[in-house]
Amino acid sequence: MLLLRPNNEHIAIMQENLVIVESPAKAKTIEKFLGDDFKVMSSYGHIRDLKKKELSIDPKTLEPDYEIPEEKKKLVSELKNNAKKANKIWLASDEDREGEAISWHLCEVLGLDEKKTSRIVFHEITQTAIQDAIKNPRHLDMNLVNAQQARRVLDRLVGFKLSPVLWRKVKPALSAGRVQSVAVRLIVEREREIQEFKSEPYYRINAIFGIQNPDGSQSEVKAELDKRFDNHDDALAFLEKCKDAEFTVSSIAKKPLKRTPAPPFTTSTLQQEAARKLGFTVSQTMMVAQRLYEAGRITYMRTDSVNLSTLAINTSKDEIIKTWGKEYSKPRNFTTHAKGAQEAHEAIRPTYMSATSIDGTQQEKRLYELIWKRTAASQMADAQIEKTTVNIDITGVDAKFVANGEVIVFDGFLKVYRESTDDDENSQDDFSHNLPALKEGDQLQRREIISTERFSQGPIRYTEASLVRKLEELGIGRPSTYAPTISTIQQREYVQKGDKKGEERLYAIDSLKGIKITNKTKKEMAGSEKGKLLPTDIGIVVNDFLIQNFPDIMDYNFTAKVEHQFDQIAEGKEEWSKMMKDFDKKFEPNVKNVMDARSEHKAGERELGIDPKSGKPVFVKIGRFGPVVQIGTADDSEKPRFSQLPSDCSMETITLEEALELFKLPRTIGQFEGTNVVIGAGRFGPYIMHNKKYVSLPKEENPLTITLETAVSLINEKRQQEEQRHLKTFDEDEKMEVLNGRYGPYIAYDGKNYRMPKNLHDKAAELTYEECMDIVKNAPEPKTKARRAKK
DNA sequence: CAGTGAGCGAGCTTCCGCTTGACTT
Repeated sequence: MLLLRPNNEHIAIMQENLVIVESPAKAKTIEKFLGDDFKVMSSYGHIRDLKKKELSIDPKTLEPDYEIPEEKKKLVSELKNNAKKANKIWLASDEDREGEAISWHLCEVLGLDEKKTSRIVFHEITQTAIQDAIKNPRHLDMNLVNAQQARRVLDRLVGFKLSPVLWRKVKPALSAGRVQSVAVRLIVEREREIQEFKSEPYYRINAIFGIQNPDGSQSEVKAELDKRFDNHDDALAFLEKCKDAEFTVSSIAKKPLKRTPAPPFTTSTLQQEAARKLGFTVSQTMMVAQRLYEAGRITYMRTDSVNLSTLAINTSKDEIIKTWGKEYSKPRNFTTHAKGAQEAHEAIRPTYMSATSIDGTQQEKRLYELIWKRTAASQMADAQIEKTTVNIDITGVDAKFVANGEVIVFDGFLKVYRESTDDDENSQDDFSHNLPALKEGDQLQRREIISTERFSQGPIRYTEASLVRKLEELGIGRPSTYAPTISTIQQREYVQKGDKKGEERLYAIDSLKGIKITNKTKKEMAGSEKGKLLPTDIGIVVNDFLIQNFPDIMDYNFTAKVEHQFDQIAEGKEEWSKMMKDFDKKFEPNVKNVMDARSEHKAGERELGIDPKSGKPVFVKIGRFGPVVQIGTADDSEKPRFSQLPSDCSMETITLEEALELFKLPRTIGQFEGTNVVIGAGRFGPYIMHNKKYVSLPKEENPLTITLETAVSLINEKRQQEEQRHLKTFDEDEKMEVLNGRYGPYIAYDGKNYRMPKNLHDKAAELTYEECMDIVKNAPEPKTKARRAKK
C-alpha cells in the first residue's frame, strides 16, 4: 500500500488520510482497497441544502442561503472531527455536477484547508482505478459547482413560486415543478389523444395452403395478403375471386438477418424491464436493487451509463466462454445516447459475473438474475437469423400472398436474454416459424382463406416504466428521481394507476373453404388496459392551468434549454448569477400577474346549465376536497348546494342530467327498526346510514335505485362482521376493546388503536384489562413524521 | 373491508437531486 502514499509527503505515525465518498456501501469497498493509513467515510449525499420550509433565496441577489439539515448535524460533526485529525483529505464524491457540489459544500462546512485537500474521482471501484485516482488529484471545479447551484436555485424558484399559485387558484397542498408538472402533462395529453382517436376498421386476409412434399406427405404454408381492405365488401369480393384462382410460388428470397443484444442496464432500462418481465413497480425495483447493492452483489443502481469496466468485460468473457463456448463471446462496450447523461457510474451489472445466482429473497434473486442475463447478453455474439420470403401469385388478382419464415441459424445472445416490448398486440413478430421446402413455380392448394376485421390502434397509455422511458428520452429527471417523481404525481392525485375497462366490440370474420364462404361475427374486448397511468380531474385542471399561464416552464424542451445553459456555466462561458437573474426577471412578474389576476371563476370551473327546479346555475369545479358539483353561487341569498363527484364521473364529460341526479342524495328509502334508512354519498363513495351507523355500498349497487330490502340485508351483514370483529370488551372500562383487524388482533382504547406483541396474538381474547392497559400505556409515541395516514 | 361521512374565522402545504435509515399500516 506504500505506493498509494503521495510521495512528497512524510507521514508521521498515526496520521491519517481521510477519503470522503457519497455512499457508505462504496466507502466500505474502497476501504478494503486502501491501507491502514486511509480512513474512508461517507457524506450520505448532500450535507447542506436550501432551507426546507422557505424559499431560502435572496429575492434581489438570488443568492442561495444554505443550511445543514437537522438530521445531518451529527454526521457533519463526525466528519469535522475526522478531518481535523487527518493529515490529508481526499474528496471523492461522484464525477458529475451534484458530486462536485457535494465536495464544495464539504470544503465550506468542514472548513478544509485547500493545501491539504484534493479532489479525486473514480470511474470504477477497482484497486487500479483507485490508485490512479489518488495519483491524479485535482482542484475543485467551481464552474461545475456553479452549474449545480444554478440547477438547484432554478428548481427551487420554479417549485416554491408555482405551488402557492396552485394553492390559491386550484386547491391547497398541490405542487408544481420542472419535472413533475411535465410528467403530468405527458399523461394528460396522451389521454386526450386516446379520446380523440377514432378507430377505423380494416380487413386482413390470411391464407392456409397445402403442398405435397417429395415424400408424399403434406405440409402447410401460412401466408398473409400484401394488402388490406378498408371495407367489408372489397374483402368479400376478394374471397369470391379466390374461388377459381390458382396460387403459384413466384419467388423465394432468402436474407440473412442479424440481431444485436441490448446494452447493459441503466436505472431507466432496469425499471422498464423489471416492470415488463417481473411485474415490479419502479420503486419496488429500486428498493430491491438497493439491497443487492448494499449486499455487494451489483454495482451502483442509480446510473445513466451503459459503460462496463474492463474488468467486467473480461470476467463476462470468461464466464460466457466457460458456459457456452468461445463462439458465443463477443466483448463490446456501449456508448450512452441518453440526453443529459452525466455518466458518473458504470452500468448496472453484477459485481462478480462468476456468481450466476445468489441467496436472498425471491425478488432479489429474480432481479439479480435479470441483471446477470442482461449483462452477459451484452457481451455475447449477435444472433444470426435466416429470413425467407415467399411470394405467392394469385391468378386474376393484382395482389399477392406473402409467407415469411425465420430460422435461427445461430442463437448467440438470444440463448440468455431477449428484451421485451411494450405493445402487447404485436407480439406476433416472433422468431422461428419454419417454412416447408418450396421452389419457384410450385402450385399450392388452397385450404382456407380468411378475412378478419381488425381495427387501427390508437396511442397506448403510459405505465410507470414507459413514462420513465419517455422522461429519460426528453432528458427530464435523473436516475435518482424517476421513482420519487412517479410517486409524487400519484400522491398529489394528479394521476392514478388504474385499470381501464375495455369495451365489447364485434368484428366480422369470413372464411373461404372449398367453394363456400361462411360469414361469422365474433365478440372481443378492446382497449382494456391494466395498471396504466390515468389523469385525474385535478391533474387535468392543474395541467391546463399551468400550460395556459406558464407555457415556458411546461414546454417539453424547458429542461433541455436550461441544461444547455448549465453546461455553458460548467464550461465557464456564462455567469450563473446572471442566468438566475435573467430567468427571474421574466418569471417573477409572470407569477405575480397570475397570482393577482382577479377572476370570477376557479381554474377548471365549467357551467353545465341551469337547474330547472331552482333556476340556479349548475357548476363543476375543484373544491376544497376535490371535484364537486355546485348549484347556485356563494353570493346568492341561499347557500349553494354541493355534491362530491363520484369516481366514475369526470369533470370534463359529466352532463347536467348526471349532475342533478347526484342531488337526489341523501334520500330516505324507508324505515328499519323504527328509524330512517338514508342513502348518502360521501368521500368514500355511497353509503347507507341507519341509526347513526354507516355501511358502504358495494360497487354494483346504484345509490339512486337501491331498495330498502337490499339496504337492510347490507346492514345485517355489516352487523355480523362487527360482531366477529369484537374479540373482547371490558366491564371495567367500555373505552377498552380487543378487536380483530386486517393485521391480526389489536387493542382499541379511547379512539386510538394499539398493536399487541405477536406472541399474544393467539390468546388475544383472554387478555385481562390490566394487560391491555399495560400495552396502551407502553405504546411508543407516534412519530411526528407520520403526519397523514395513507389510505 | 380496522375507521372516516367535512365543505378555508386558522395555519399549512411546495421543488429536484444526492444519499440511507427505522419503521410499518
